[in-house]
Amino acid sequence: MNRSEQKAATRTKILDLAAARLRTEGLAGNAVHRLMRDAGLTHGGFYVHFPSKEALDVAALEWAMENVGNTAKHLPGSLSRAERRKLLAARYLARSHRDHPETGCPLSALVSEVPHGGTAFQNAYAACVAQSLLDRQADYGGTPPGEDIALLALAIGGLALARALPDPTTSDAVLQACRDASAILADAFEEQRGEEQ
Amino acid sequence: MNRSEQKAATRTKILDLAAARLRTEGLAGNAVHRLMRDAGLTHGGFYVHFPSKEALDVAALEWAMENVGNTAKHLPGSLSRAERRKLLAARYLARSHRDHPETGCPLSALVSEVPHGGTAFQNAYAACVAQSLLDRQADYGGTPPGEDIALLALAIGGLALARALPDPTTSDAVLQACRDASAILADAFEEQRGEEQ
DNA sequence: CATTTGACATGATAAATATCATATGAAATC
DNA sequence: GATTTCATATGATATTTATCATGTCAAATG
Repeated sequence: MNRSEQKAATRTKILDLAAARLRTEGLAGNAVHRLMRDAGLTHGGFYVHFPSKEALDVAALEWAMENVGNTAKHLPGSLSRAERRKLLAARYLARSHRDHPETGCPLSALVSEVPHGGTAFQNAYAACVAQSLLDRQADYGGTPPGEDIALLALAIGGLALARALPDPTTSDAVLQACRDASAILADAFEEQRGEEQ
Repeated sequence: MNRSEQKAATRTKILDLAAARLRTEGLAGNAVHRLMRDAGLTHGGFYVHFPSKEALDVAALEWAMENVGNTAKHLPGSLSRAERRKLLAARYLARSHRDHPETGCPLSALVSEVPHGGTAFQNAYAACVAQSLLDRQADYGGTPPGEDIALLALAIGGLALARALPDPTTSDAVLQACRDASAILADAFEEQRGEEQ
């Protein structure tokens, strides 16, 4: 492994850790000293890879977004729009997703913390939201974007709320209620469109 | 003003500030030194009023919750359930609410940060959610709680998402989309109930 | 009026924070 | 093989953090 490969590997190791911490502990989770120590390095070397803490936050957010499993991209292609939306909601609002923020969608893990980040971080988050909406609309051009916006807000809100509730029964009920509501909405959107024509 | 009144007044001044900061800057916003300085006091006196930082977080959350304006409690009484729900969503997902987190609902301001708080804070948050659901169901007994859970999650998610987006146009679109979806859901819930009978 | 109490201030401690100057040692280059 | 480069380490600085021991002064109490 030559030097640039080595550097890239180290950077990746840092980013993997940082992206996980960002989702489990938020912006405060990525203290430089602790992050580097737990990556098997020392704090001084940090600035070889990132010019500042905020640059790390941005990079970790983008890294997290690129590495979420189960995104809208990995879906069977032969679904009706409503079925596709229901499936997305079911996956997003799943217990397995709730219980593993470290590998999950950063949008829900960070929603209410975004306003406390710097401008660069806010812009990066906004770009992730835009990308997520684009992915959701794939191959169904012409749909009013408000429909997917609302479904995304419900998914993000439902997952974040479920994670905020320590009682498992209540938390499960939140996931269930939001999956149900997503299905109702997905159908209602189609009906609405039918009436308009 | 005697001594206990004076103490209570000071405590209230601290709590007012802390409750506002908690909503605008999150858990990290209430550094003891800065909080006390900005309340016109010095840091040492803090422990006369609160045993610890986390006790403050809990007290500030409860204080914030008690002092939100425009809650479900302040609504005209003669509304159908669906109309009531639409009105609640319209108020919650309003630009004025988005633009003033310092006086707004702490549930949306803190959703994604709750898991980073201590156990006491998480429990306090859960109690606030439960209370909020109770308020929403007032006088319409017998409704499946899932309906209000979903509407609350959509409201929280929509408002938090709108606050996370720096572009005003996009942010407005999120609020609009979530208000619309809330209205559709509120009507769909009634229809659904009609069919069941 | 003397004494006590208690709300708040002063100042200290210990830990954690971001950042950077400099050192080191191994890989890359000549 | 000598020299340069650069990824990482060491160690330092300045700031911020929560917490507490102790001091002070005004109000309450006898």
